[in-house]
Amino acid sequence: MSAIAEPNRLSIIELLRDGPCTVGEIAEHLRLRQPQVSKHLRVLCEAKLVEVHPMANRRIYKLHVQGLKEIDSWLDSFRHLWEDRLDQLDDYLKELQRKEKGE
Amino acid sequence: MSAIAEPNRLSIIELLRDGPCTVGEIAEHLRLRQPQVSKHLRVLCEAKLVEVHPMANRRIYKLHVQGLKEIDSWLDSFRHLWEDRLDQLDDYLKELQRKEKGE
DNA sequence: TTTAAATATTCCTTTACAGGAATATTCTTT
DNA sequence: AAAGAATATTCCTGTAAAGGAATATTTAAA
Repeated sequence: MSAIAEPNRLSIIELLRDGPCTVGEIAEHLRLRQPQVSKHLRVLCEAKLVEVHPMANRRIYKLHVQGLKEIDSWLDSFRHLWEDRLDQLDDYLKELQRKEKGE
Repeated sequence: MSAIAEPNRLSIIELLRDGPCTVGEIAEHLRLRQPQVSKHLRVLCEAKLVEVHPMANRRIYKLHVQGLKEIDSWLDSFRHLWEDRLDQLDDYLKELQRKEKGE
C-alpha cells in the first residue's frame, strides 16, 4: 500500500491506466527526470502493481491487474459498511453502558 | 492515501472495521502505546478515514465511510482493466510500430 | 566496432515522519 | 476543590526514503 502513497507513483499508476508506457514517455508526461521515474517504477514493480515488458531498447511498463485486484478485495471487507445501513455507534454505546452497569 | 500506508494505521482501520473503539481499546488490541495511537488517529482523522465522537471522558473513533468510499471510487476507474479482457500491450506495440514507420 | 539512445544504478544530501518520554488537557469522581 | 482517568500534545532523536547528479548497462544504429 505504501507504494501508491507517494504522489508521483500515484500519478504513474493513473497515467498507466490509459495504457502502457515506456519510461521516457512517463518522464515526459509527468515532467519528472528519468532516473526518478526508474526508481519509482522499481518500487511499483516490487509491489506487484506494475509489470515490465522489455522491448528492444526500451522497457514498456503496464499495470499489473493482480495487484490492483488485491486492493479491491481488501476494500471488499469494508463494503458492508455503506451497503448495510447499520449504525455501529449506537450499538457500541449500548454495549458500553451494559459494561459500566456490570461493574 | 499515505494515511493507510503506515502499517499501524492500517491495523487501526482494520480493527475499526469490526466496530467503534476508544483510544485505550485500540492501544490495547494493537499493543501500542497510547500517545502513538492518538497521533495515528489524528492523521486518520485529517485524512477523513476516521471520525471522533467525544463521549464524556473518552473519545470513540469509528470509520468514516465517506473516505473509504472515495478510495473505492478511485478504484472504479481501474475496474475495466480486469472486466474487459482487452490486451493493452498488443495495442501499444502496434501503435509503436506505426509511429516508427512514420519517422 | 564505435557511437548514440534508453534505462538502471549508485552515491550523496536533505527532509519527513514514526517512536519514546514527558507533559498538558479535559472530564469524572470523591 | 482535589485526585485520578482518558486522551492529546510537545520535544527530541533516529531512520527511511525521495530527489539530484553522475555513472553504468544494454541495445540499436551507423
